[in-house]
Amino acid sequence: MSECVQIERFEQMSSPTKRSEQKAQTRRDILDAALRLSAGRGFSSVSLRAVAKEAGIAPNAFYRHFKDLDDLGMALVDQVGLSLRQLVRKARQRTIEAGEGSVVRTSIQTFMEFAENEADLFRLLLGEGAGSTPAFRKAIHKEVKRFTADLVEDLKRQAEVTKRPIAHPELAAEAMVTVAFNLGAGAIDLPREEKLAVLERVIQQVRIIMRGAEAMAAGWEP
Amino acid sequence: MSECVQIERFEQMSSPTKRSEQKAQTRRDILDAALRLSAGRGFSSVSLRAVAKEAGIAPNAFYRHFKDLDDLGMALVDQVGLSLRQLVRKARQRTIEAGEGSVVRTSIQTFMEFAENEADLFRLLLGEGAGSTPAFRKAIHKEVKRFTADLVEDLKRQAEVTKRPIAHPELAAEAMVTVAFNLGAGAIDLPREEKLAVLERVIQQVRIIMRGAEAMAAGWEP
DNA sequence: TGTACATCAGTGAACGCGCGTTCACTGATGTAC
DNA sequence: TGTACATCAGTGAACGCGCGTTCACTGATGTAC
Repeated sequence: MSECVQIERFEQMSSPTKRSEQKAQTRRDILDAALRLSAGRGFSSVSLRAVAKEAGIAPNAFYRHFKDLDDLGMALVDQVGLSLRQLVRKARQRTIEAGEGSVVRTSIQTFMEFAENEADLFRLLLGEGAGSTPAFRKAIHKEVKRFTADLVEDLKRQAEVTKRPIAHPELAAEAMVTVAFNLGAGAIDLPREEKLAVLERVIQQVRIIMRGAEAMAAGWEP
Repeated sequence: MSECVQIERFEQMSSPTKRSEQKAQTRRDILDAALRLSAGRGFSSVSLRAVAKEAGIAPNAFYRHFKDLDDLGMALVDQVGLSLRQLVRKARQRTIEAGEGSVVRTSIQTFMEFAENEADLFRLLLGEGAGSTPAFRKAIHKEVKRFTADLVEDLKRQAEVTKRPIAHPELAAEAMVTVAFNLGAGAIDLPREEKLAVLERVIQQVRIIMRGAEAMAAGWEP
């Protein structure tokens, strides 16, 4: 991702020099600074000058480490994604090997813990609300909630009509809306055929959720 | 949402004047302009001056209609959310009344159609990738996909171990990750107890998905 | 209806500010002999 | 080991630019008499 490859190559050949160590440290300083600043209003609203100031270097020294802000963003996402995946993977493995406890619960718990403890990292990985005001984000959230409330009513009505009761209609609805919104979002920029493929996938996923809620209401277990 | 309430009050009392009509038109011009500009790099990267230019007014005339950019954002989300909900609500009602076809399919289909035809509106409502570069968004997407791939492997392994086969492990995994990421994101800024409540909800939702995939594999139907 | 005054949506110029990026530079570190 | 030269991470000053916001204003529209 970064442009500066020469040093790394050199490091492979001989032991790292004092200079290259110093450079690597500054690079880490920049990444940390960017992460800290992203916590506020998202990575996309972070400026090169602000990062440089936070990292304790002159603005133009930034270019010794990254091509531009986008390049820095890539490196940051790489780093964060790796940490999260390693963390959850380990936790799942531990549960499986121990042979006790729910893998699902452990995974989500670890995931949520990561989200809690490393909120900056997590928010960055989501890219959610990047650059938007809290108030603006809240407004969006409210709309989605309204949308979900509508779906809940529909689910309940449908259950009565078809005599197929469903468990946790609110939770099921929320899951359906979340899946639809997010995968739908990713489909926006795809060509027509791929968009149809996404549509089919989302339908199938919502059916899975529906079936699960019905199975629970019926007391079915595998 | 808007600050300018006097005119609306006046309109209630007597017929709208030429002036208030003109003002309402300019307001609509501003909203349209903001929407058009949001299509590019998200609403949060839109500037007041750019909106004014696009709307064909002087920058400072903006203040006759909105307090600031946030105020404009609120009005925009209001408008967009309303359209989407009305659209899907109608489509669902039509299906229910007709008594034929899947409500789920119709809802999602309508939803996806909206996302396709009104991509600008939809993107704005999501707030997704607001202000971030396409490349940056793509990088984030890639990380999420990797994360999902890990989960798929775990699901398959678990199915073998427990002798509980699951249908569509890829789809189920994607749905689970989507739910976890998004509701987890919303939980970040909540106080501790509420965060725990969200954790329980997400666990329950993932269990619904799990049960649904298992029920499908077992050929169970309500 | 006609006139005199009030309202107020929109204007044009100006402000100070932080931005990304450039340039020639410095001086510690590293390399070759 | 000691010296002479090369490298290059980081500096400080400067640039032009678009930003949000302010101010005093204009002139069409609306209101009161």
